[in-house]
Amino acid sequence: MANRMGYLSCLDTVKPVRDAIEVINGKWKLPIIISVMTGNERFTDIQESIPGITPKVLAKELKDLEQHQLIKRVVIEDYPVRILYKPEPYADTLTPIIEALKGWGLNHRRRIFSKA
Amino acid sequence: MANRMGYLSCLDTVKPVRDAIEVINGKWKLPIIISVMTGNERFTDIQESIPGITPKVLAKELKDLEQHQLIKRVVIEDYPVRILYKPEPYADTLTPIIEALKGWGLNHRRRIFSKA
DNA sequence: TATTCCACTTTCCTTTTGGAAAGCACTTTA
DNA sequence: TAAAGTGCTTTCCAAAAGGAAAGTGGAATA
Repeated sequence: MANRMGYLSCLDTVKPVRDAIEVINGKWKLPIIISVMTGNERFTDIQESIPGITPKVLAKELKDLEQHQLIKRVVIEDYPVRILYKPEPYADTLTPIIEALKGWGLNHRRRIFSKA
Repeated sequence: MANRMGYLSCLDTVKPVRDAIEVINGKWKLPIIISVMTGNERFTDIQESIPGITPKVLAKELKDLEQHQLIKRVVIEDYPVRILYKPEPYADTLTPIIEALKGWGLNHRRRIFSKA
């Protein structure tokens, strides 16, 4: 028997959107990328620029982002050793997503307050 | 003593982005919105249009999306009763986000395959 | 010498998310 | 009459995400 297949296929959009979500999932990845792209380079600075993030979460997310080649961890052999996080060029490709989310978030907040 | 405040503030961007993420968080919300906006109206059709989603998760996410006024649940008093999910106009405002994610996801997949 | 800074790690715990499977009340279809 | 469809809910459970707090080892600072 053939499939029912009564539904409309939306896989052309759903699949790539899911691929993107897999990379930038969670509460923290985009905030971290934004912070690093803004110019924060050191662990403590990144941490302090993002309210509420704990060092454990930050360390884990930084590793994830490095694996996806969105940031790189640079070790400066000095006394003492310094560690810097820099955005990779690939991180720039996320700018349209970040801008779209920022615009939507600003509008959403206005919408919520105008109701209340 | 004054704060260290050595970091660069990125809150102007981080805060609205976080507001947006809070609404569309998780693996499923955007796929469901895409499916409903494509024209899938019935529970089973939405479920079948999104590979891997279970009825439990779909039911819960539909409720969340209804609360955020992104979709509405319409009860048609027929014999038998039919239930339809329709996009609210507010869902349209997510289109730029969806398009940005779709474009990035397509490019990301090409990038991954060209390396391998 | 004591404190602070830096970049984390470790432990413990709670919450959230997700998945598999079954069930249910009803209706339609074969 | 039996099977299948509809729109879910329920139960059980595993994995992932997230948070609080403390610790660590070296180096710089007061």
